[in-house]
Amino acid sequence: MTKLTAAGELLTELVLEVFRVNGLALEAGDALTESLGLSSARWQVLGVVDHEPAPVANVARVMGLARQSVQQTADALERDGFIEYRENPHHRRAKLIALTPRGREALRKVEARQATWANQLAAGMDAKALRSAAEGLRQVRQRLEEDTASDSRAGGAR
Amino acid sequence: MTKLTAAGELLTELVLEVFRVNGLALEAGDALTESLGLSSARWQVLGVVDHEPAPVANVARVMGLARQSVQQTADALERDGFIEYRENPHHRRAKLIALTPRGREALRKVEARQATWANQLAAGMDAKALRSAAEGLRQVRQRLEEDTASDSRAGGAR
DNA sequence: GCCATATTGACAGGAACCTGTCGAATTGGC
DNA sequence: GCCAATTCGACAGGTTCCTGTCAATATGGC
Repeated sequence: MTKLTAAGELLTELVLEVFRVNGLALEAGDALTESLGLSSARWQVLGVVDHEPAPVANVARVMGLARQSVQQTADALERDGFIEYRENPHHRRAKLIALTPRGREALRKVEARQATWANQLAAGMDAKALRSAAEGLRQVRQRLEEDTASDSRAGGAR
Repeated sequence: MTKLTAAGELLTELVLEVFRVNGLALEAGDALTESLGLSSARWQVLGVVDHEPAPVANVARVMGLARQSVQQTADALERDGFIEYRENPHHRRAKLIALTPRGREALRKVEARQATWANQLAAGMDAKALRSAAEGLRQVRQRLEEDTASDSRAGGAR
């Protein structure tokens, strides 16, 4: 029977903590966006195309999601008038996601709310703890990214 | 326009990092469990009832999920023979989720794989960084839990 | 013991992610 | 310039989460 080493135990605990914080943060994001007709997922898409319009596939790569997941979210955003699809000079088929005035306004409001929320929450916290937590997570993420990359090269964990 | 303070900026970055690691960890969990007919969600349910059988609603509270999410997962686990519903001496309606021999065997195999995975991944990492990351996340989680608790008392962010 | 209240599983339906497959458009080797 | 390989959006279908509603069951005040 394979047993966890001390370091393995630490990593396992860290991942469980990540799951809990992820759930709570998503919940907070949905609460922040709900009354504007958005959600955490929609907000993220708007944020990516704020700087400049981009096709669905590009947004998906930036977000680390499947192309089709972003496609669905973007189609919903278009139906609700937050974005529009523009002609792409470099690609006839891959239209660009661009914010409408309504989308831009909603994004600005969400960002203001998020700033208030983050400032309040962070006010009572130790800056050093926040910094080192982010640093540790970056380390974990790099290892995970190498890991999944080598998996896909080798054909998975079967 | 509300702007992010330095601490707010740190918290925001940390949360974004949590999202990325969460996605990668879920992916790794699914890869670990897939060939056994499980998934990250199913694994978690089996893990909770391993120590002792419990009704769906209890499992949901422990996992921080909605009752009905666990209900669906548990029903699927029963269909596939990993768990069975047992009579509950304390409650006629709330039957107990209990591992079948097949479920117990699958859980043991997943845990062995997870140990190998975590040990390998943690081997190259700084133990102090892992510890302080977990500690920082615990701090964030506590603040988030207070926050959502006060939200529900006050009636949300509308 | 009785009855309002809370909790439970069943059922219905929606959101956000996934995968696989398809034809159209683009790109790169030659 | 041609043609194979890649990338793109459309479409179909599945999983895991959510919410809301209902009837059955417990629970607690009195």
